[in-house]
Amino acid sequence: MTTRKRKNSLLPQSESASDQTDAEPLKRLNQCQFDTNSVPQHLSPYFSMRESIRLTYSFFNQPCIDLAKAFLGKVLVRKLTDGTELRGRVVETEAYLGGEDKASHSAGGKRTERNTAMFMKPGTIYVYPIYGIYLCMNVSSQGEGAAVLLRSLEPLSGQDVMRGLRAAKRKAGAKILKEKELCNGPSKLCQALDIQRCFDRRDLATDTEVWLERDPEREIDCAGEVVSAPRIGVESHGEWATKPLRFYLRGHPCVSVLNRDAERQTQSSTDLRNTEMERTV
DNA sequence: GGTGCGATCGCCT
DNA sequence: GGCGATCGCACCG
Repeated sequence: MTTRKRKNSLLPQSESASDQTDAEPLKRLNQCQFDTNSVPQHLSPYFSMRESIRLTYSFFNQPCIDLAKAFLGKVLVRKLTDGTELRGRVVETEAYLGGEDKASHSAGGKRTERNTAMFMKPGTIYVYPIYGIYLCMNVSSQGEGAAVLLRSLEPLSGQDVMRGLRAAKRKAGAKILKEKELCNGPSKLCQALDIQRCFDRRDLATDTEVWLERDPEREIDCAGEVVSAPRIGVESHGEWATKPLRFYLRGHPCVSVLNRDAERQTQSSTDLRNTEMERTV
């Protein structure tokens, strides 16, 4: 495996993140979390900041592919009944377009009891069980039956609680999970954030137990750092299996499955800058 | 590290 | 009755 040094990137180096240094890139990213001390003293840090960074209907009301990319870098927050807030940055998503998208549960406009949430207003949560034992979480977008699957998060806070929730579903004596292993898969993130089946059809824009925030410290245009690759686990759906509808942050250690071919084909903004510099020098 | 396989049950045909 | 937008573990090199 080749290890490519990255320049000018706010993202960690996944390739070089060996086990013993695994927590380091995450720590560096965590230092970018917003600082309530920056809020003017006469305002309540909690309410003023929280209101301004929570994403509302207008964010979710965009075409599916746009929303899938827009999710990257945003922070999913889960508030437990005891008040504990679990937070994770979205680093990997997939777009399911509905209609002609044969890999979508809503392919052909098919509407069932299970997938009703996909047809509800943008921002509606669609939670469904898979393989009898797992759950996956989607969020509906613009477009009939279209939704975005949340595949991976970078844990930002509440990691110990997440580890406990994940361990509860594993064999006793299983190895302690590393931080990057807590939410690196669609069902893993549901376990780690205690996303339950009853969250189906709830509104991510207004719910009191789960919501999405932008990260004011990381309002960067990461379009050039997004890798587009075929979706996972849809191989049986012909041409739709090969369409690049999975999106992830290049080089991030919490991505569930890397696709080196797609990474080569999706040139990063760093590469583009370097190419541009080489051309002008 | 990469790969292969079994678990397990709700949903849909 | 068959299958699946997954995961964990054993095994191999």
